[in-house]
Amino acid sequence: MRMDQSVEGCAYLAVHEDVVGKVLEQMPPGETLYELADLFKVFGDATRVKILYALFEAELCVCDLAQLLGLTQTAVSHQLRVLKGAKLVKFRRDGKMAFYALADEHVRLILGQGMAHVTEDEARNG
Amino acid sequence: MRMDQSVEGCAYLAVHEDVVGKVLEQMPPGETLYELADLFKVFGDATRVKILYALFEAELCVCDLAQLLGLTQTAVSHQLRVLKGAKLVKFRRDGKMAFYALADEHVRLILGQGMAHVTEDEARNG
DNA sequence: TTATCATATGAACAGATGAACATATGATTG
DNA sequence: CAATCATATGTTCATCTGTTCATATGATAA
Repeated sequence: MRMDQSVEGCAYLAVHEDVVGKVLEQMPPGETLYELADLFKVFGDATRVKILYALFEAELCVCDLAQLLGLTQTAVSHQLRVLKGAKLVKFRRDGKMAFYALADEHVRLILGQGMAHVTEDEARNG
Repeated sequence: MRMDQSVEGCAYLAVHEDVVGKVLEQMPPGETLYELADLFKVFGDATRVKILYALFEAELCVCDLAQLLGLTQTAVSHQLRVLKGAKLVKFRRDGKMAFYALADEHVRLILGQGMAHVTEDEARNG
């Protein structure tokens, strides 16, 4: 059976009102979804991912990171600021230098899950 | 006086050559890191996060998604293409309609970890 | 103090990106 | 067949983003 075809969308929706309602109930609030997207946005840059993976093993200063990754000090500093803003890294100051490290286990877990997804795709498709 | 912004770097590196070496050994290849960043980039958009969370509960057609999230059909379709390209959603066609669902458990796990990070921050900071 | 080092910041430019509009494709119905 | 529906795609455009250059800040050493 078919419902009215309003200008607002397809006729199918009405048939699945229950499913749609259930989905709406389970959806996190819009603001939370924005924050979640902002978090992943921080992971979504090769330079920042490199920095995070470099910090997987040990804390490093800005200059070490720059040399290690073949980046300028400025670029690293800018990205560290972003990472710090997202609470993905913590830092301590020691004299002239600033040492950065991963903030917590979430960062490792998120990177690990992402890596699993990427490498599984590679294993499947060549 | 202009600072040296090349990768030549600070004097500190030599002191920690062992650490740097260890980090370099553990680093995934550059291409993998780019793929990882590209994966997270897909998660890093509010519209796509909304779509993924809507698909947490049930598979939905494009039109349902559009109405559910208050988006145009075009916008949803474009983003679904991106999600499909990253293998985050799978789809099946049924007549005129295309039903989309989350591709695998990785997607749920990544979203879950991200959500945990976001909500923990909120719990800590108000 | 001055000089130098490590890092951070501000401005500007190039490239990426998401949304809207119009249109195309592919399936179903009459 | 033509008409309609659900979805997909191409183009344009405004905005966002990352890098570089120039400079500032803050700490240390001479």
